Amino acid sequence: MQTLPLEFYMRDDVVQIAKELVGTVLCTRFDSKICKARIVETEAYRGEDDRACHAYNGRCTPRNRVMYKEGGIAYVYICYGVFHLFNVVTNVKDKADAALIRAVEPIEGEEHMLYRRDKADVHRLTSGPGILSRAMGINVSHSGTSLIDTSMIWIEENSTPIDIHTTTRVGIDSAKEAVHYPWRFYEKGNRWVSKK
DNA sequence: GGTAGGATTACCT
DNA sequence: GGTAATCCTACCC
Repeated sequence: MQTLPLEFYMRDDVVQIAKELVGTVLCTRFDSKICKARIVETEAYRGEDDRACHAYNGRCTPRNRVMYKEGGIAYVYICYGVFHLFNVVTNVKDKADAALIRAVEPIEGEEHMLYRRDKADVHRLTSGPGILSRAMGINVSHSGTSLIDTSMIWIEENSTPIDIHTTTRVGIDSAKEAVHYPWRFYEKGNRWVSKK
């Protein structure tokens, strides 16, 4: 299967990219343990005019500065002090856009995911942005890592058509008008989706 | 089967 | 010191 090329990430429309990421396959290799999982839920965050985005209104801190780099790298940050959330940085340098990966469906290396998740409920192994990163071995030290080569984290293209549901994003209640943007995408009927 | 509420801590103001 | 792109449990139908 082909790895998504740099051109995929460098495009200007993060909302479209987030939608297209549904059905692609997130892959990791740490300590020679390979894990693969189909992306079934994503959200778009746009720096320029999106109040819910960490980079809204040009906001730049040590945490989010990788969002301003060229697309095709990971943006990982800690949420609620404990959860490591994995995002895909998109667009050209200085356009701080990213797609949050919210849920995946395990395909390969499930035993490694179970081990990393410790005594997790098997049925919720990767059904959420915090727990999927844990299962796949992704943490903040991987923020800024390239997704173009297959050394640590990469994404493989989707070969089959997906029936996608479009709705509002989760957990951004204080983002005023952005609360209503239909920037969350998930595969209809997929049981790994974090929230209907 | 569904949800309200508490846990928990890095990060920013 | 307040907030947060979450998760899980307990408790209620």
